[in-house]
Amino acid sequence: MSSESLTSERILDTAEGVLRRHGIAKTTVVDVARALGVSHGSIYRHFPTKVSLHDAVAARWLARVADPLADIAHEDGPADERLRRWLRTLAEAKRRKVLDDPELFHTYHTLAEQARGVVDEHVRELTDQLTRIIRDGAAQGRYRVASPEAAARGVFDATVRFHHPAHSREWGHPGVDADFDVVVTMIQSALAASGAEGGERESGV
Amino acid sequence: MSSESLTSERILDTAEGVLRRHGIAKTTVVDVARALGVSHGSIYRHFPTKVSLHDAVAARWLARVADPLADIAHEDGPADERLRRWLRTLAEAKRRKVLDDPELFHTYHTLAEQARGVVDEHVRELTDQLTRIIRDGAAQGRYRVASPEAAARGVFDATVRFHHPAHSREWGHPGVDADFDVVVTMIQSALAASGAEGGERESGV
DNA sequence: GTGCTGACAAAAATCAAAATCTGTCATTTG
DNA sequence: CAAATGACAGATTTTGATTTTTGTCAGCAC
Repeated sequence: MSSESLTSERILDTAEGVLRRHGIAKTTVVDVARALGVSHGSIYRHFPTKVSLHDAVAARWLARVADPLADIAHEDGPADERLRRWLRTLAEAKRRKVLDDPELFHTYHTLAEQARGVVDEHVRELTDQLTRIIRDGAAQGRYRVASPEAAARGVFDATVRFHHPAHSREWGHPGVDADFDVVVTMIQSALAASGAEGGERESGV
Repeated sequence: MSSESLTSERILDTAEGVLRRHGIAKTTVVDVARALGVSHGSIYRHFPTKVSLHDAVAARWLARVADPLADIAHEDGPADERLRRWLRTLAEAKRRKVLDDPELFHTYHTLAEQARGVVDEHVRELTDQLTRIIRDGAAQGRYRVASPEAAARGVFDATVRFHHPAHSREWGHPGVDADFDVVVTMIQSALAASGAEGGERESGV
């Protein structure tokens, strides 16, 4: 128990386990300390408040979502295939999480809800990845966009129903896969065609 | 007070007012009855449960959103202009509601949250309107889509961040207008170009 | 001295008793 | 007799007293 020294990492590992078992509402700092075999005062040496501990747990959870996506963003295959795969991987990861363990997903969702700053950073990271893919697509001559950053944000926004936890209730419904495909195909179509960002050249007449 | 006879309409009008003033949590059937100057038993003559009363209020609220949109859907101008205006009207209506009276908006959101069936019907109505516009666009030769229904659903989904209450917190942020324009432009672009629905003809490659 | 403890005050959560509300229905009213 | 009432049982919410938790910090231990 007291063999290893008490690090932030170790606290986070344990906190995650306790959170997983008890849910967010019933987890206290004292619980986490007890699970570690230390006094709760020690935890405040590593995290100034309980909320900051929650934020850190949320950040790790979000990182586990973002990491596999980063790989896709940094490959150098055809951008359109990577974009589709990136979006599907994101949606699929989220979907699996809810369907596998709704309880735990709800815990993390609540956690993330409160950790506004952490989520903002996460979204920035994801849109940066999208920007990279779209920029690659432009370099490859597959996409034609005025602003890759704006287009990336647009892609992220347009797919919000398939990755934002607020819509998780619908992810189990029968039609979602088809809905997802429609939206992704629209996105591909838009990026491949004229400017995906408010340039002067309006599509259609 | 007791001059008019007690109709469902009159109950709904009053319920809406009480809800507006007290919020959903603090509004009881007794409150509504008191505001009407009748006994609460009378209300159960028109609505079987408190929930059904809530549903009816939610339905009226949603109808007030859908009605102006129906006008746009039934015009016969150029579809792309109507689509853009339809989407902006929807987003703008929602946005005004939150910014004007967040308290009241929250009340209605909670109401709608619970009135699942009512919301489903509302969404069906809206996507039907979109289908009509897109079908018109196809007839006008402006849009090329394999399935107007699927495309309509795609358009609705892709703009979810701008009209779904779960995202209302962001509607006050500075960048949203630009974000909205990007997404709408992408949509126009996709509809104007190749099939907006999973046909065999993939965009790109 | 660095890292941890545990007692403490203030804040928040819990619990059970009391009050209120929902939904029913036999009775009253017009 | 159609429409409304109000007393009632069971469910839910409120209230306020009690317990638990958070976050601090003086001091202990290594």
